[in-house]
Amino acid sequence: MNISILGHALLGLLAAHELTGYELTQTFDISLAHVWSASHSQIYPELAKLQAAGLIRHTESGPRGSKRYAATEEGRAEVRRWLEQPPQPATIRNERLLRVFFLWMLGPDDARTYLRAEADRHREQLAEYDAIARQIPPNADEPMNWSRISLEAGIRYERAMAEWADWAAAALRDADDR
Amino acid sequence: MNISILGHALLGLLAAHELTGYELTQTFDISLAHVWSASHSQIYPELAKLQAAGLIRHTESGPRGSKRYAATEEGRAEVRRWLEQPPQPATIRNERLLRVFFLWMLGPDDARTYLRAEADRHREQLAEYDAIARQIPPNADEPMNWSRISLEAGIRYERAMAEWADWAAAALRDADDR
DNA sequence: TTCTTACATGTCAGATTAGACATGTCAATA
DNA sequence: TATTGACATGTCTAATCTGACATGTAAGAA
Repeated sequence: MNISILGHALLGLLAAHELTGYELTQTFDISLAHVWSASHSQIYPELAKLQAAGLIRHTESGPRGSKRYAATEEGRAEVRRWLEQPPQPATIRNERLLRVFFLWMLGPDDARTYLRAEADRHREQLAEYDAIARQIPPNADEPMNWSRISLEAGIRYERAMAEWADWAAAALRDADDR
Repeated sequence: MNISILGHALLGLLAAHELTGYELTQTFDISLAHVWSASHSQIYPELAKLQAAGLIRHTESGPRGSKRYAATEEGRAEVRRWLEQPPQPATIRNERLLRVFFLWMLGPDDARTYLRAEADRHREQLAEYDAIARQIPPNADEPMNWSRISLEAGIRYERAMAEWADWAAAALRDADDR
């Protein structure tokens, strides 16, 4: 019985609060959207697997057939085990950056347009993250503080990428002038 | 017939140079490793699909049964079409950052250890990118210049993430002191 | 009362992907 | 001459993942 990354994510969320499958789905759509994506069609079967493995347990049933789950002690131990072992080399898939390798196939004007659009997209995301950061109270609970720390990574990422895209567009203009 | 991102990547590479499946595999392992990953078991069937669609053509056969391919004019047009349309929202999967959401489950010392290891990993990657950047000649050809621009994104990303991890470890120490 | 919308859980088919399995060639070294 | 390692292309199975399909509930508005 080996647990996927999604399984560990569910376990980690259920270690902080008791949640339903629906609430977990929302968490992936909102808080975790910029680090891991999962749809309800993956989440429900994974919850069944985790329950069968004794890592989570069904605590209460609510309206509309909703089922609330909590991590068991074994489930928490599994998360800690995951956090303590070094991360495996991950497969990287960044379409937006991949495209940049092939921008030489467009004319300089179209390439610059692409880079400027990239800069804008990164700045928009940065603005969204900033807005979320401002909503987090200073004396939040432990899990919330760690979301703030993760969010800071997103903020710095978007800022760095917006600056990179600006730099690249400028570098292209300079090369074009010469 | 719709072309996957991998298909577009192969098309883009074959628009710059004629390459064999083996050479394409190496390109994904080395130059493209930090933006898109693909193994030979994906690449060979995808080449067959692209050839069937008339987007690449087989140019010459070499030793050991190697087959060299080039992008056709339709193939190049397909890459441009891809570059000109806005990127679809991508599914993000960042295990290393996902883990940070759950570091509250470790003690402060272990959490700090994780963040320091992250900072080290990012600095190691940064050093590798810097070494590659130093090897790129100043007057390289167009595709090479665009690899340099993409590489710069990697450099800035690793630098930003290393600084973030340092910041997070320090923030944790301060919180711990109080 | 009817309608709409959000809530809530599930399954299924098809595509993508990773990793193993399979086979054979060529060059250099021992 | 035998062996090793890099070169080179392919297939197959199992796991993961996306998007569609399916079904029903509860609350609030019209």
